[in-house]
Amino acid sequence: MRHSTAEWIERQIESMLMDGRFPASSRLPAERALSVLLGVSRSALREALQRLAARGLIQARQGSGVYVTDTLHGGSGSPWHQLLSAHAHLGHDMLEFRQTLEVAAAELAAERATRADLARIAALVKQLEQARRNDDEDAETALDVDFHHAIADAAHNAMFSYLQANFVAMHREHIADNQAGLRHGDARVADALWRQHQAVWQAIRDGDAKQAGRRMRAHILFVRRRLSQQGSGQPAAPRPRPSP
Amino acid sequence: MRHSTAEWIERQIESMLMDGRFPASSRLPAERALSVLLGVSRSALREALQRLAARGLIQARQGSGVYVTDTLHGGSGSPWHQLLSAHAHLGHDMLEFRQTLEVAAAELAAERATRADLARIAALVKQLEQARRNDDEDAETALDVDFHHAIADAAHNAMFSYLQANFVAMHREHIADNQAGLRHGDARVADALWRQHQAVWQAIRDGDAKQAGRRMRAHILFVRRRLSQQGSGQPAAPRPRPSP
DNA sequence: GGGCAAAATTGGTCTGACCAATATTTCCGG
DNA sequence: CCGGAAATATTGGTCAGACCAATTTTGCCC
Repeated sequence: MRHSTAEWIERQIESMLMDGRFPASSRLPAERALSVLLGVSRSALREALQRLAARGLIQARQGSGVYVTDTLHGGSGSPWHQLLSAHAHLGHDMLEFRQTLEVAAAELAAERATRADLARIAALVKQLEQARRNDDEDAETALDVDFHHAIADAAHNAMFSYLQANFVAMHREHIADNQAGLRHGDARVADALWRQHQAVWQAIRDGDAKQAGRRMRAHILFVRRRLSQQGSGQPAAPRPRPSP
Repeated sequence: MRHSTAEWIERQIESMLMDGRFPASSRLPAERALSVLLGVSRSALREALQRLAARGLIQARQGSGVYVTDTLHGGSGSPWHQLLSAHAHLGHDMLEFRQTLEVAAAELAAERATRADLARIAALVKQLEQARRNDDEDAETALDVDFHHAIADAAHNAMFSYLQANFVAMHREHIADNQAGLRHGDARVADALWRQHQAVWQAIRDGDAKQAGRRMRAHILFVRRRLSQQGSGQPAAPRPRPSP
C-alpha cells in the first residue's frame, strides 16, 4: 500500500524533529516556506501538520507559527506524563496521592511478600545500610528508589507495580529536576531516612501490615515535610472543613 | 483559546463514532457529503479526518471511502483506555487498586468536606434513597457513580478527583460492558448497596475519617465479592506469604 | 526611548479544478 | 441468462489561488 503525500510529509517533519534541529518550544518554518522546501502543496502540508498536531508533537498558533511541543523530546506520549504535567502545579496533592499508594503497597507487601520478595528487600536494605555508612548519597537515592519498587512488587498487585514503575518513579524525577536531592548532603536527614526504611522493612519482614502501613506513612510524611521545607512548590493548600 | 474548525469537525465525527451509528468496519459518508452535512469546506473536513486517522480511529481508502477502525470501540483511543486494556486481565488487581483509591478518598472527604460538598453528597444520597424506593436500577447506577465522584471531589485533592473522573469511571464502564449491572435486578443487593452508601455518607457527614474509610472499604469489598460471584474475570490470584 | 498605527507575516478556511483508485453499471458475446 | 470486459460514476488525494483572522514586525512621531 502506497502512503499518501500527507503521510510522507509527516514522516519528513518527524525526522526533522528527531534529529535535533527543532528542540522543544522552537518554531518550524512557516507553512508556505515548508511546502516549497518539501515540494508539495500547502494543503497536503497542512494535512500532515494536522496529523502531527493530533499526536501532540506540534502546536500551531495562528499568526505566529507552528511550535514543537515537548511531547517527543519529553516522552509525554504516555498517560502518566500527561497526568504528571497536567498536575505538576499540584505538588501537595500528588505527594498525598503517592502516600496513599505507598502506604497501601507497604501493607499489602507485609501480607503477601514471598521468600524471594523478602530476600530482595533485605538485600536492598543491606545495601542502603552500606551506602549510609559510606555517606554515598547517590547510591542511597538510587537504592531508595529500588527499595520502594521492591515493596510495590511484593504487594503482588500489578497495578501497584505498574504505578510505582511508571508514575512514582517519574514523579521522583520530576521533583529531582526542581531541587537538590532530598538528602542534600545532610547526614541527619540521611540517617532519619535510613532508620525509617529499616523500620518499614522490619514491619514487612514481620508480616505486620498495620505497622508497615504506619511506618511507611510516617516515612512519606517526613519526606513531604522535608520537601516543603525545601520550597518544592506551593505550600499545602488550606484544607476545608465546615463546622457541623 | 478558540478551537479550529478542523478540531470542531473532529469532535463532531468522534461523537458520531461513539453514539453507535458507525460500528467498527463501517464506512462513513463520503467527504463531499460529510462536508455538506457539517456545513464546512471539504479541506477543513479533510484536515479533521487526518487528525482522526493519525489517532487510529479511521482509515481512508482512495476510491472506496473512510472506514471506522476498531480502535475506538476497542477503547484504545485514549491513554486511559490503553492503560485499562493493558491491565484488563488483572481484574482483581484493579479492583484492589480502586479500593485503595476510594477508601483514601472517603477518609479525606470526612476530614475536608466543605458545606457545599456535604450538601452535594446529601442531595445525591437523597436521590439514591428515592431511586431505591422506586426500584429504579438505572438511576441508582448513575447516582452511584455521582456519589463516588462527589466523595473524591470532597477529598480536595486534584489527583483523586482526576483519577475518579477518568480511571475509575472508565473501569466501571469496562466492567459494565462485560456483565449485567451490579444490582442485576436483585433488590436485596440493591438494599445492601444503599445501606452501605448511607453508612459511608453518615461517617463523612460526622467527620469521622476512620469510620468513613472502614465503611467504604466494606462497601468496596462487598462489590468485589459481588463481582467475583458473577464471574467477572479470573478468580483472585492466590496471594503469596512465606512462613517466617 | 516609548507608543501607536500600518504593513507584513503567519496560520485557517474556502472554492474549484484535476488526478488516482475503486465501485458500479452497461454492454456484448456465448 | 450468465459472465467478462469496458465505460462510467464515485471516492479519496493533491494542487493552486483567493481571502480572512491573529500575531509580529516595522516605521514614524513625540
